[in-house]
Amino acid sequence: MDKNMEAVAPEEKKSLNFIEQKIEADLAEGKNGGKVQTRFPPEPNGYLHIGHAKAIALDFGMAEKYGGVCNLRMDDTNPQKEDMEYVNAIKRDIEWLGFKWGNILYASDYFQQLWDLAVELIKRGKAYVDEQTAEEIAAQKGTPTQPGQNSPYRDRPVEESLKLFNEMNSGKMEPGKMVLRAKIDMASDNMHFRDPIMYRVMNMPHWRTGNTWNAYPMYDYTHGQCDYWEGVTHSLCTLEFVSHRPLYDLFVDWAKEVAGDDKPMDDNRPRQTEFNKLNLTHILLSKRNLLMLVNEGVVNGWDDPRMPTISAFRRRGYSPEGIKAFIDKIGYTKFDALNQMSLFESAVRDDLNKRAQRVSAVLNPVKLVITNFPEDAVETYTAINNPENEADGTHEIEFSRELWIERDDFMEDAPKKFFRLGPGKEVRLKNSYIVRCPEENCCKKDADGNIVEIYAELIPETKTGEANCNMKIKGKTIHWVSCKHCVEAEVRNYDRLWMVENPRDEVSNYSKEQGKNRIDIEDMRKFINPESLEIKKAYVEKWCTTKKPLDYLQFQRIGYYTPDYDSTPEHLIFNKTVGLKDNWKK
RNA sequence: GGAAGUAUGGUGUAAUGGUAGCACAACAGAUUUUGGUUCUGUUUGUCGUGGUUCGAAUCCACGUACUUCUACCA
Repeated sequence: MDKNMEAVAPEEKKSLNFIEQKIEADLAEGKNGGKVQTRFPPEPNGYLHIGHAKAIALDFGMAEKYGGVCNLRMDDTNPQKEDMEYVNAIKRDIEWLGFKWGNILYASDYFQQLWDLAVELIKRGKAYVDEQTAEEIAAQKGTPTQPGQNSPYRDRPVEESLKLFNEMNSGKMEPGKMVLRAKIDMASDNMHFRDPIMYRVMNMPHWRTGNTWNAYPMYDYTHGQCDYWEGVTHSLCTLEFVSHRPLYDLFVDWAKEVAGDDKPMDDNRPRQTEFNKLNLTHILLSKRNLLMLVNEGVVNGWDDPRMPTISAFRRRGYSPEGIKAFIDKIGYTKFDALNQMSLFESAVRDDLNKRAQRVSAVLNPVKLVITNFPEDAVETYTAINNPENEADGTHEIEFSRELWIERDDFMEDAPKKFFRLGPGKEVRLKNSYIVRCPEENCCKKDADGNIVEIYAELIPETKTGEANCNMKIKGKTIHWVSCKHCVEAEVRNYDRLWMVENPRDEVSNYSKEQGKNRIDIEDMRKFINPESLEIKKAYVEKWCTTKKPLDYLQFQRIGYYTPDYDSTPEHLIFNKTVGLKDNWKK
């Protein structure tokens, strides 16, 4: 009678990560009215990459899990770097990953509010206009181990600051001439508290607000207040912002005070929580360095399948589900981890195995002649599209006397554990006959000794359902395409772009050794794999011409592939997503 | 010389004072008309030294190592 109880699988308990624990604790305490709201705040100055995907999965994931919204908020406080083009790319990438935002907002929506708050802070003696140069301010700032010094302008009259602040935005003030700073503590251990800059003069139109503003707010002065005004409860960001948190909290406190928010200081406010950035072996995520790869033509654009951008991953044939499964596996902690590419690939393969339709493609062809099959005969077989998913159906393939098989599937002098073709050896041709090579004269060679043709005889009645179909042989099953019925295709095989495990550190260390203070393209070339792209001609079965870009395919026994954007039925192009796991060693 | 954060097998991550578990990787075997998938098994770990406790990966102290912080970037 206990058997029934055992049969019920226990609900798999997944432990909560530290952020989920914190959210649940906040919820239990009734903070922010028991609500969860998040935001994903990209700066629209470049393409999203796999590191952003980790943040996206958390920001949107937490809102979804706890019944709140996640807004998409463009962090557009620096008109010098940002552009509309990126906004669209960012939206497309998030949608492709399968997330939905509540509203699309912009930091620039808050420019007026931020300005008004700044004016009020000046009036309250919490901010002042500093007329020193950037160099002077930097020199005064001190170092982490030495306190800074107060600016001579720190205690200037409120009216003076107010007047100058207005001039900063007039369009007539020379950029760099003056800045608005918060009056906090020049001796603080936290460098961000040493009178941080709130506003700088740029005299530059903003792609959204036009010529309305000439002075623009800084990130630190912007982020917390936007979160607060928007109703964000949990502001999730990466670990390098830990030391910004006290400043984030301070500006939120000030905004609450000025707003006359009578809720207690520790309630009705956003809380910043930091998690570890994604870091993967053999990839590099620095935006500046990726830009260099594009500009120097090391790769063919931001969505070159060797790039770590979301758009490149899409083009390469990784699935959103596979990417998300990987992110789920690595988790969110406070440890500066370096994740292995093998974990990513295993997550992707696991997903693709369920989705990809199986086709035959021969990448390194050599001709196999079935000597006892008539010249002009053709047989048609039914091939299963995906053994992992019966609903995917079947398609037809054709067989004839001359076939292309992989060069690797034949060896004259084979090691003991080689279970493919060779003198006197038998293999199963996938979906077709078992064939046997003769002991003697099993292949023809050219003058240089290269094999140009292999000969084999089919063994009758060995096809599916026939009398000898269950015949046991030592050989494996190999794939093939019929010479007369296949089509030619361009195949782009990608290998890792970086030859070292941790290009982030290796490139930067090398650059320093060269006495440079900035990484340049030559530093990077030192570690770039010169053979990261291999373009080759291949023979694929005809059914492949029906496949659309980004369809998930498996070239049987080789790997996962997807048609490129530029692929057409007349000129097929396939990108390699990832190889199949290969357990065969010599 | 300061401050903040972090430390669990090769890698990543659980265990929230009470049996150190999971995944990837590696290795071995079974199944297989993909050397894929699936299944089974094996190997490998709490940074160090003290302390508190019946009991410590977990709490405390002191070390050590790594990360971050000195942009008019975000």
